[in-house]
Amino acid sequence: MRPVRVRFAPSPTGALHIGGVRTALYNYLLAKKTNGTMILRIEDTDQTRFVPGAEEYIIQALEWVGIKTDEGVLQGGPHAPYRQSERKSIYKQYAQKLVDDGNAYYAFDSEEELEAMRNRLKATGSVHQQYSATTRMMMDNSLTLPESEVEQKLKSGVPYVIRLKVPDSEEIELHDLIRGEVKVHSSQVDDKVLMKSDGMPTYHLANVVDDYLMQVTHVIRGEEWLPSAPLHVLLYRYLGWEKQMPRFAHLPLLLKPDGNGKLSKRDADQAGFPIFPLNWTDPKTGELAKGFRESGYLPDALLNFLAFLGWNPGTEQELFSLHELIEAFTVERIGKAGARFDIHKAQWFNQQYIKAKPDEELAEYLLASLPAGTCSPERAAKICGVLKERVTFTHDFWLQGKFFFEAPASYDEQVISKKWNDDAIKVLTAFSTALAAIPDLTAAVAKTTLEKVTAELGIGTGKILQALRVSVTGAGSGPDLMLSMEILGSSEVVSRINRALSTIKKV
RNA sequence: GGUCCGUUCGUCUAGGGGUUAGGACACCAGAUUUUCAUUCUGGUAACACGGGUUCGAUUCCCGUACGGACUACCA
Repeated sequence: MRPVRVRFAPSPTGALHIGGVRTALYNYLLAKKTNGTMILRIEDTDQTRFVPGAEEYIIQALEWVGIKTDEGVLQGGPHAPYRQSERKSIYKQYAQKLVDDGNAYYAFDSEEELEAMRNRLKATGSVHQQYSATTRMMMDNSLTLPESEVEQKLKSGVPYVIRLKVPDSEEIELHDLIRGEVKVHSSQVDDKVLMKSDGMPTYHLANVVDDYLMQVTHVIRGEEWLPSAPLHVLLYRYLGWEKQMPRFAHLPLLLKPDGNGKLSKRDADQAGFPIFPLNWTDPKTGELAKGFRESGYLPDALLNFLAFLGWNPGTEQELFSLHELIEAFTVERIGKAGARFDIHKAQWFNQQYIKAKPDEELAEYLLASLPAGTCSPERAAKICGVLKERVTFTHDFWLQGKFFFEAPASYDEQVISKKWNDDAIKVLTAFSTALAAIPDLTAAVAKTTLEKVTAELGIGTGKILQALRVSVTGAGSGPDLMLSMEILGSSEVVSRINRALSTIKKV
């Protein structure tokens, strides 16, 4: 058995889509599980679609979620370069070999001629309008033109492409790790362009050549590649690499949350959830797309969620650390059907992960929302501790814990209209006075003090608790009030109560 | 249109010739929390349809429907 080598090979045409992250994750899991190698290769053969910053984005995104590559564009390796645009000459020689062996040919047809051919075929009611075994003899190529003319065109710099000569009647079979045997008749495969007129290879050629040269053992990629997989098989065969052909695993697609179709940025925007791991500003439009990170998701929660979209361990465990994921992962347990993207589940995972994280780590998220130096890490950790059971996103620590830093600017009107009465005012006044004598306030002391006050006044504690909360936090609900007061400190609580007492009108 | 791939609760899925078809999310209800959230308990809810094969099919086979991907000198 060859050592496992997998690759994640995105195109730098924009931000890395969440589906791409999942593909990278499955590759990574297999690599780690087998002590294999994960390669990051950049497929930038389409110069017209190149987007500046996209490669950097992909690298940062992978880093954020915690998918580490072993070899590739970042750290180099024995098969460098890992950017396909820098491997141009390599592809050229293999394309040449295919031509020399009679498995590929030069084609000189212009765009207009191709268009005309398609229209012609459409008009005659032909099912396929492809450049294929049935049409190639009607076109301008090295199969139809006399050798001298071909040579002359080549020499004089007439633009050309190299096309694969697909056999006209042959059953092409391939074994997919997820789907089993897949058979496609060669008549359904067209004479795909291998080398473009700009001298760059197309995906098909570059992909096969690189996977072979980089000794890739498993090609784990999206299902959208399944239809062209037979073409790739042909390429391996013609290049004489059939024995080294990697195993294929075509992943089910990530689908829109409602309705059908591939998950797209539009759907995410519409439903109001992120689709990119990190914030992404489109350099063309300047439009900002919010990332999972910036939306308050934890990377390990996102990965756990993603892992379960199309894969499951067969047990009832759902919470998996990355390490556990590696242990449990097998390609065999990847499902066949597309998975709808349900952001609710992602939120649930996030909540679980936040709850499980130590307060000190959580504190960093809170601190990030605060001006530097406003709050000690210890205090932030304490605040996160009282908040973490009730938080879904990392920014909720700030949203829900704001009152720890700012005295209420307004008071919940509903609570006031219902609970701000004479009894409440009596208790709060007495409680404030009592607290003033207790500089080191703890939750327990706050509780006994309050109980003492209410007992003396003969008023039920429960009746005024809401009023107390509103005077201290401004809100009608929130984390444990006694603990909150402990964190706030005695003098702050006293001043807030007094301020409420003087500001809020009696009902 | 053609080719290929797919189809178990609303969603992610387990299961697999004989099961009360299991779990999770979401949803609903109750309990806890003198708040809300959390938590706990319970509940609603699924084998797309039609033919075979079989003593028996949700499970195997075929077809239909539906969905998806692909059908570029994009990946």
